[in-house]
Amino acid sequence: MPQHHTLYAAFADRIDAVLTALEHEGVLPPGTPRGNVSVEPPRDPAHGDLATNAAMVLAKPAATNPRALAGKIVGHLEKDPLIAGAEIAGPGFINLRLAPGNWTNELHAIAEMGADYGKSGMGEGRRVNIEYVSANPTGPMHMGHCRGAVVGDALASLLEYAGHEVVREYYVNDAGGQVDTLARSAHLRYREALGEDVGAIPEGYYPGDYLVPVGKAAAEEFGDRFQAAPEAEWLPIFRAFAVERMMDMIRADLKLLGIEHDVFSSEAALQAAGKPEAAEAWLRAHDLVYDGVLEAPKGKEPPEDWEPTQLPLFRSTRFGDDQDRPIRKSDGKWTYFGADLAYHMQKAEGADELIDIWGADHAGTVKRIKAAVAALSEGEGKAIPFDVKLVQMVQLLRDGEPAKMSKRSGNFVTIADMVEEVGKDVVRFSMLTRKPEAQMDFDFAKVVEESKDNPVFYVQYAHARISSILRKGAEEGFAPSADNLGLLGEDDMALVKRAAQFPREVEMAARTREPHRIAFYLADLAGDLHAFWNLGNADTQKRFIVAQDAALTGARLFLAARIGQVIRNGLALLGVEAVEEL
RNA sequence: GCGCCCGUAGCUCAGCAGGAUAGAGCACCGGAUUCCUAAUCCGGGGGCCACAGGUUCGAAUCCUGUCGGGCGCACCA
Repeated sequence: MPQHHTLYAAFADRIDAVLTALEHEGVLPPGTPRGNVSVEPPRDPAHGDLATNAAMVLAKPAATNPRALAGKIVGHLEKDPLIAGAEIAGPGFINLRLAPGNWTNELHAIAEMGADYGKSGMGEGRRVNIEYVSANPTGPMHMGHCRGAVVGDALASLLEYAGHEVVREYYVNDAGGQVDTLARSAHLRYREALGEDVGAIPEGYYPGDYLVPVGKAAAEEFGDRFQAAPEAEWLPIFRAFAVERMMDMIRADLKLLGIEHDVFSSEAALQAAGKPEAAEAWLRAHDLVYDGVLEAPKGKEPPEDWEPTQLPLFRSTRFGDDQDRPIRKSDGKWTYFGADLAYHMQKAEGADELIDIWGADHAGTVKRIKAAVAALSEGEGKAIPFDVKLVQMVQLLRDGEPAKMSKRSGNFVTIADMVEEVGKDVVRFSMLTRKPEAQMDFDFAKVVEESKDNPVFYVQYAHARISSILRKGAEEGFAPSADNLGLLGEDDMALVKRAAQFPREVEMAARTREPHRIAFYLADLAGDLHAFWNLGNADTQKRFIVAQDAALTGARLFLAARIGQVIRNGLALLGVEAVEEL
């Protein structure tokens, strides 16, 4: 795996070395903690290429004032040939200007590394299991699933890019009561396919048309064998049959969004393998499961059929939950939580770290599952970092009116509809241009109507322009060349400087697990490209192709190609196409 | 009542492991194209970063509380 010591990390090291030297000189006490020292590009480019707060943070331990300490640090930094200037500003910031060679080197690095530019080793090969989507296999993917799907997928790509070994996993909830409903609904459609008049779909069944083809397929597969048979005879068969069809449909829907999971784990299979029993036995042995009576729900009217029942309860209160949680129902079957607990244990066996992406409507169950993972993994002597990321609800609107999204109603906007109308790239980018923990409105009509203003086109346009200029250059006999990068000026360098931040953005996004940062970064980079492009309107010397200056043109095309590379790398992380033309 | 998330320009949202004068897009106003793709760019107006305290050299960012909005509070999934 390519290891690129990023420009910013390299200078952080150089500053660190200066601090060590100052310790040797007695300016700083030996072993002064440097955790708060930051080295980052300043917000205002007028402040140079890099700024550090080292003098401000370390003034106290050095028993001096920040500006005096800054002077000592600057004294060392000025001797560094890679640093063109170091000055003290404001309360004690040290602003650095980097020698131009740093930037041309970065262009070379992009050229050499290509699609790997921006990759990081920060993950150190740690195995991360990320579970996302996990929609119930009872119908097509609808917009309620979309955000978690896109965010989870982009996060998986991002962590992979940052050096983790990633498994993309989907938990198939094929064991609960809703799957029986699915099976009955499919059986109804099956009878319909055999020519029976079943009338309107009764209450308690899934009414959606998507089950019609399932009924037909069942008719072809089974003939009339189960048409009049008792339910007990066909239910398990129709359950498996329908779930398989639903999963095919869901996989196809996900593929429209460019999403493919590595592993599909079946809840039914998990139960058949006795995993929940094993987990229960272990927890009971450690006094983490006991038989107790569940308290009535607080703060609102208890259900009418509420009565105290003794159930096996997991001691999640020991890990910060509000009450202990049942792992089995009174009929002895597993609760969702009971099975999920075993499922997480299974996932933890093959991973160093777990991430779940859930919809915010499941926020109430986060504590118990975190408690379970903590109990199980700590108990086995290996604490597994476990993160549940909640993506907030998307309020789907149609012309300002809330649109129904319930599978039961059969009236929902599917992902397939959405992708067909606005395209995968718009859907993905829209979901990735806001932080996931904030609610968002998604007006179907508006997105279609305003799609030209969608930032995805802004970024794609920048890439298309670059492709265009490279084509045009080739037509006129110019090729990208690294021979005369010294001819590039300040405006060119502004572009390089932004591009050089890509590896840093990847690391930040990976560390905070926020893929949306990449989307915003790309918009900034595209903006720089467009701005630079327009300089050529007023000043022909600032165009990419300067016909009478082959050396400059070669350098500019080299620059263009590298910016295009960075845009491609970023878009690839988001799962968005980098188009050649718009 | 309790828990989680959110509150930044008229609107949609960035920025938050504390850092310099708080940003972008849309909308509004004014400009730029005989020329590499104007799906672009440049300029302008527009803000008590919900409110009140606290922590410190420094707070939109961290802590506490209040208010407002969303989600959740079955043995459902």
